[in-house]
Amino acid sequence: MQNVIPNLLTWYKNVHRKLPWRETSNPYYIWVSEVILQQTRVEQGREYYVKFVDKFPDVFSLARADVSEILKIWQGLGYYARARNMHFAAKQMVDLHQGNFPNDYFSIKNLRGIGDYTAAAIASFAFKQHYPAIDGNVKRVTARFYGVDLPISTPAFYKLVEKELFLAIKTTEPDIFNQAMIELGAMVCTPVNPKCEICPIQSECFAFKFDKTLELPNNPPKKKPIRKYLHFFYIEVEGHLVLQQRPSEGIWGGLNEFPCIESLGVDEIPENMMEYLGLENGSFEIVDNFEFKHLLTHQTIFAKLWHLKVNSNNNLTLKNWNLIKINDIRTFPLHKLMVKILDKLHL
DNA sequence: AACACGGGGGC
DNA sequence: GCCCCAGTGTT
Repeated sequence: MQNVIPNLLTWYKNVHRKLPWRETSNPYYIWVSEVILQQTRVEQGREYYVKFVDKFPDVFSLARADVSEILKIWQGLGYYARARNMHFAAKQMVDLHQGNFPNDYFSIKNLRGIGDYTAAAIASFAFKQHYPAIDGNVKRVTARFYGVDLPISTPAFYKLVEKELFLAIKTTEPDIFNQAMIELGAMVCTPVNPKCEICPIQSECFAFKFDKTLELPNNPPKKKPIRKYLHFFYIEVEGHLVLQQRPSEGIWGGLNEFPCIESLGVDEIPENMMEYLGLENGSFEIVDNFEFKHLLTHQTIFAKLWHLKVNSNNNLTLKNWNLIKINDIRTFPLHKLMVKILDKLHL
């Protein structure tokens, strides 16, 4: 790699995208951007970054916020544990570092929600430390460049790539090198149809030389999404509705939704509905219902919405629920499936 | 080592 | 449809 590193860095300096978080060396802003960009495309995360640093401009403002405020900013971005973990990490920084951002790789990696990649990114971008930031882009570039055929998700692959990149980054500007590798993977060495003709490190690339860009990286096929059947209950009571907050663990952790029951099929009204909601015979009427499909990476959700009108909420037996004004519902952090329901209901 | 965890965009 | 994205934490 050593021979082509100058080409790589020159290429990056000439053609890289201008992005908001590239204008700063403030570790807090870099951290926010890196967490937002975990498993998230730049164009999807861009506006979220602007909103986030506007609302929470420093460690202290984030540490003293409520999780719900952070989730509201995070709404729609997915992987909501990231928001909760950032809140925890901000409090760690207040408690352990007087609110300062730790300035070495291992202290950074000890913060909640920061793993190998993010620690290396912050340590190199903000503090010029020589740690390779190994994300999906860099794994792909490296697998092709060195001809690493090990399955991309294995520890053996990671260790080999890490070893090579440590040798490479040692002798150069670590921040520019990491940015350049990531940018190369995002813009040139793409998963399909890589633009080898404009690649600055083509001359020493194994995959280009042996025409193996289609075979590398070695990425075993993924599992099919599981199917799930969810029933949501829009419970209307005298101009108000029932909103329930999900537990902090699991999917959509900490977000709000209509009370929900999972069933084995979507066609019938769930047998345990009245028991779950705490409704009695004759105390409610079903005024509407509709079905729709919602796609996630790991789940295909067949959802059904039941619109109920009840005369009183005296007997509701749910956990973590609130009776709220209909007009207030969009002020709560909501997941996308819930937003989809509200849109269909014109709420 | 395998899984859980969202949502979206490119082809 | 399928791929996979500036990954991390848990089991």
